[in-house]
Amino acid sequence: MSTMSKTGLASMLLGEQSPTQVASVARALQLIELVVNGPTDGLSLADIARSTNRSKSAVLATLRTLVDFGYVRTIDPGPKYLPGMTLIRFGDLTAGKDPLSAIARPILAELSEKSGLTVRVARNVGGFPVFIDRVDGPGVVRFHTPLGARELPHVSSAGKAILAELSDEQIKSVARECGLISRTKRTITTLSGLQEEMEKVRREGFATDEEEDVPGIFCVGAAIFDHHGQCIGAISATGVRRDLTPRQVNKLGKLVITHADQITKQLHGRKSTRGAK
Amino acid sequence: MSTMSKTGLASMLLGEQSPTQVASVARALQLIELVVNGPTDGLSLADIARSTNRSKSAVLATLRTLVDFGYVRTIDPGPKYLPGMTLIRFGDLTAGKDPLSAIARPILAELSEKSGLTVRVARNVGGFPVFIDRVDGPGVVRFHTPLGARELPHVSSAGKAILAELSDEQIKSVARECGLISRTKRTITTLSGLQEEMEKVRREGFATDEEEDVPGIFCVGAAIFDHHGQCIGAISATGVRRDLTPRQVNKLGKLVITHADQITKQLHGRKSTRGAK
DNA sequence: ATTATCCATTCGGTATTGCCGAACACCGTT
DNA sequence: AACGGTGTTCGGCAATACCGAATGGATAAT
Repeated sequence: MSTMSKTGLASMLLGEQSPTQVASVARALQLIELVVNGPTDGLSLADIARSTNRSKSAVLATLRTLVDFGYVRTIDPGPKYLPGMTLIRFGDLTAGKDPLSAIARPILAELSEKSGLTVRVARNVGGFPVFIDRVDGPGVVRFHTPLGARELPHVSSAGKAILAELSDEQIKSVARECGLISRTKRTITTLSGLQEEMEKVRREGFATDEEEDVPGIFCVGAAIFDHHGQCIGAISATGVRRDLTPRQVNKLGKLVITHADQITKQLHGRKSTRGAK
Repeated sequence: MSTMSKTGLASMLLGEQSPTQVASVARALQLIELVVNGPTDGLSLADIARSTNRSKSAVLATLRTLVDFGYVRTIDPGPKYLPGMTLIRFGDLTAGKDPLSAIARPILAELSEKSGLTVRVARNVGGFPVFIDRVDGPGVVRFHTPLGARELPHVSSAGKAILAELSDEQIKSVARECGLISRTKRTITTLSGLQEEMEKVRREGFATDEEEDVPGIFCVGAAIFDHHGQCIGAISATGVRRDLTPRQVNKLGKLVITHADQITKQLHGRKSTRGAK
């Protein structure tokens, strides 16, 4: 242990990694993450070398590679390192290539216009919702609605819409995995509460989030299906909480369902009776 | 030469790379590009190994790393490799973190609503426009408007709006770099023609693209400035070509200028008298 | 059925290369 | 003028990223 090699130690500090990764690539990707999450005015080479416990020369070589490919860009003087245009390009390309968001986009725009709300589409990733596209509503209020991140399933309407299509077994499994973390006073934090809610979602055909994730914010969501009847995602409409009557909620729910069904139809999908694997 | 090592050969085939890059990282990034530009239903390991002239084992190790970080995702059976959610996440984060697009976003939405057109904002990258955000118009017609890519400066209204703020020397340099490639019959392909057009842009305060990039499509753009009076980008509105009277074009131009100026103002910028470095 | 052909995956062994550390040059401050 | 802070270049060693062969599984063709 006393004669442990430097890089051996470095790879240990990197945390456990699955079999046969490429260490230098992993380091490079962590470096991208660092820059993306860095301050708006960028990070210096020394900053990065320090916070990654690597030599400046090694970090510089990696950074140069990333800059050449556009994942990172530099601003002078400094130079300071900022996220590059390739990230925007590939992000846009990835969303555009995904059949789900490609088809959903104009339908989201339509729903946003009709409802005046911010509308998003999520993909079902192992029972968790991952939003892949968004159309902001015209309102003055702006939401912090990141794309591409795995969101909590039990506090978002899109998440609930997806969950409601899973088997009881799968719901339990997802609930265990996310821990039913509490976000507000209205968050559902028990498995029995969640299963009750799922019953309601199945009855109504749409899911709601009434200030269960963020105080003052509500959402309404509905599921999307593929040609096997599998739930592959959901859309949701988000707005600031107003005193909606049950009647109004119902109306909005029906509107969201209509648009979700349009997407399902264009995907040549069909709504399944749930429970089927 | 007869005893040239394998990896030595591989790195030669990779094309010349700038001083002290990290070869394995470069290979990984090329791999991302391959997957992003790949078919909608994904690439197999064998596909990738073949088209990169690498061993399957090496490619597999790299892919595993990329999958772990979410840059690539797999679908079974196959497994086939597709672009991952991290690309969407970091693309969205990068655009959201950039002060230009963060400030521009609501103003773009407003302009889109008022004009009924698709509206975009570009950053000035060495005289070339790189679009970093977009708000689609409500129209049925959808444009192919990729983000994050360096676009041609002489065929887009945003590009012209940026060019018009450069010195004659810089304009000549950019023109040489892009070669004034012809895209349609109306494309400006001569330096003198471009400089004449720049005069017009400066007189009017906005730039136009009347079917110079894509037949049937027109754009109107205006520049954005930082606190040094430097042009850091531009916005543009794009629509299908209608028979606009000069009067209507002028009205749309004024509208675009107004919104560009709003962005400049919120950036604490000031419009420069051009020519200043 | 049985072969044949594709695929993904595992595993050593080797030399490539990615890494470090030291030395340099370059600002700003002190 | 001497410092602490940059970014940068350059050897040299050892870790490691790579290849190729071998395995097992799946599907298609005989």
